[in-house]
Formats: sequence, structure tokens, C-alpha cells
Amino acid sequence: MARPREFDPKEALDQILAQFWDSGYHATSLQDLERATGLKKQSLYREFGNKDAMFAAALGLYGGREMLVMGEILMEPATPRARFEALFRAVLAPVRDGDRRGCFLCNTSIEHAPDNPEVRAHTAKGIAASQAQFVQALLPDPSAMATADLEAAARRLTAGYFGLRVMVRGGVPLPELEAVAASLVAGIDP
Amino acid sequence: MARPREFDPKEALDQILAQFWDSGYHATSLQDLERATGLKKQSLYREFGNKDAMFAAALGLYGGREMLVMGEILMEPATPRARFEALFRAVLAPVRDGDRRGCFLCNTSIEHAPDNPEVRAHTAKGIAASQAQFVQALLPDPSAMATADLEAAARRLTAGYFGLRVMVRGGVPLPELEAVAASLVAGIDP
DNA sequence: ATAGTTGTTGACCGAACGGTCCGTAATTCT
DNA sequence: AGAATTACGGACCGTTCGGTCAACAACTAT
Repeated sequence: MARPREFDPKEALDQILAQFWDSGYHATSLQDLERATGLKKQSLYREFGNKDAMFAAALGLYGGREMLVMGEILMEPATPRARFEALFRAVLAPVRDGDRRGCFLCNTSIEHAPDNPEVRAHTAKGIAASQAQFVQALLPDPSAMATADLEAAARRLTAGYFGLRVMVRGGVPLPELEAVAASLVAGIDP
Repeated sequence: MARPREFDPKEALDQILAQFWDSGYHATSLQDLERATGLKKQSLYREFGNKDAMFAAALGLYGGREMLVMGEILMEPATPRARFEALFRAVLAPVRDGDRRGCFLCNTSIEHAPDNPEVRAHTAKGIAASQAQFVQALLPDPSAMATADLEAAARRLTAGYFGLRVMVRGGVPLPELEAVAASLVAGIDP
């Protein structure tokens, strides 16, 4: 009944996420988002609302996607240690190609969570969800139950995971990052 | 031979640091810095140069001070485990008073390091320095030598330390933060 | 074919940005 | 006392910010 959209909203959101991931919330301007998507401001506003809404949508997309990817890696039939080895390998692979964007959830926790309660709620939930996945990944077999020791190990790994991703963005050299990842893996019980 | 300054540059830099620590680089405007210091732009520019220079000076001040405070806590005559217990207590104490600014070095690594090579060099160095202090703190006595195991433990703790401070800023509830800190401490060997 | 609806476009908005200039006030030297 | 020097204060610079408006283009339903 009317003129059809000339762009794919999913693809646009993907590009919006990439931009926010690169530069964070405050350092990303509407012009940056126009450049990243190839769209004009008004198309973006019509589709998403405003900058805050674009960021929220991007954060939502990242949360879902990252959780999925992480889940796939961590649920492989392997020992807990091998699972986390794979996870850290995946985390450091982009660094080898010069991609030091790190973790969008982690970046957002630092940069934008303190000044936006909704964002903060999202990051806190995202961190908790990661930790919950880590607990599952530490179970020796799917039928096993989580113990206090296991939860403690998951907490250590969650903190270590986010810390590693801070180091990535903070410019720590790759060999040192790999050593950190290796020692985190080595710290897993079995 | 001329009119004397009416403000204390050290105190001003302290307040500049506080402002950048709160809001980060991009979200801090010159007006914010004027408000924080009680000074006018021109006094700030005369004293420090420009916004970048103010940030660099603040980062330098933080680096030196934090390293000192951390050193004091970590060099107490106590077991390694007790030392880190004290460190994490100090890290979480402000959270109890509603202060979730986290770690300025960590925040800067995420927010400002990627788009400024000098800042990135500083953060990478700061992280390495923290790790070096952690190695020292893990030595059972001052005359002991660092082993590979000890370095690995220090790497785990460094990552865990920064991860914890991400969680603080990311809005993770205090009890969970305390549990994370406790599990990090529990992960120390002796 | 045409009316109606919707997407795209570029011009435009006031506000705030980082940064500069210059007149005035205050102080110390001669 | 007066000259020289420096700090302070406010006005102002061009640019960019997030956001809006209205004209135009493209499509569908009748």
C-alpha cells in the first residue's frame, strides 16, 4: 500500500552495533551511524526512534547473539577445560587480525552503564547470564549438579573473562594476552 | 613579579581526575571540568593545555597514586591470600557507599585507549605494572623468587581484578561482587 | 489512471561542543 | 607611585551535536 523500504533493518542494526562496538556510545555520532549504515538520519530515526533506542537495540542484538555463540562453544562435548580453551581462543582470534574491539557488553558496562539505569540493568543481567553459562560449562556431564566449588570457579572465570577483554582493549600485547588466557584455563580444576 | 595563582593546581587536577573518573573522557565536557574545579576554561587551558592534556595529567596522577595505594595494601606483612583479601575489600568498600566508579585505569582502557595511542600505551603499561605488583604480593616472603606457577597465578588475579571492577561499574549487585571477590581469594594457593 | 500512503532526502533547528581572544583586576618589581 | 607582568572573567569563534520538518519520490490499492 506504500513505498517499500530500500534497506534491510536487520542489516542496518548489525552495522549500528558494529559502530557502537568500535567507538562506544558517547564517541559515536549520528553522522557515524549514517556512515556505518549508508542511511540518512531520518531513516534511522523512523526505524529505531533515537540514538538511545538504537543503542538499546544494538545491545539487545549483541546480547542474544553473543550468548548464542558462547553457548555453542561452551556446550561442545568436551572437558570443561577444553571448552574454556576454545572460548578464549575465540576471544583472542580477532586480536590476531588487529581487531581489539573486545566485548561489547564489557565495554558498555564501563562506558554507558553508569549513566543509564536501563543499560545498567541490561549489563548486569548479561554478566549474570554469562556466569550462569560458565557454571553449565564447568559441569563434567549434563546430568551433574552445580556445587559451591563449581560456582566459585565460574565466578573466577567470569571475572577473568571480562578482565581479559579489558586487557584486549587496553592494548596489552597479544603474547601476554595468550599467557593470561592460558593461566585462566590452567586454573580450571581437572 | 606578577599576580599569583588563586587556585592550587594539584587540587584542581584532583578534581579533574574525579570528573573524568566519573564520566570518562568523551562524556566529560569542558563545562563539567569548570564545575568540578570551580575554575574557568581559560585558567584550565593556561594550566594544562587542552582537554587531552588534562586527561593525560589525570591519568598520570591516578596511575601513580593507585599504584602506591595498591602497593601499600599488597606489601603488608601477611600471607598472600590475606593481602588480596585486603585488596578486594578496599576495592569493594566504595561500592557500599554507592560509589561505583570502578577503576580509572580499567575504564580508560575500555573507553579511551582504542582511539588514542598515547593513552593506550599508558593503560597497557599500567596493567602490566599491576600484574608485576601482584607477582610480588604472591611471594610468600620477600627473599623468595617468582616461579612460573606464581606468574600464572598473578595473571589470573590481574584478569580477575579488572573483571571485578568491570562488574562494579556494570551494576552487578554488591553481594554477588563480594562472592566473586571471595572466590578469587579462595583461588589463591596456600 | 489516480488517490493515498509511506520511504527517502536535504535543509534546517537550537544547544552544546572544544577552543580562543581580549579587557580588566591584582600583584610585584623598580 | 607607576610600570610591567600575570591571572581571571566573559564574550565570542566555527563546528558538530542530536533531533525535526517539509518537500519529493516511489509504490499499492482502487
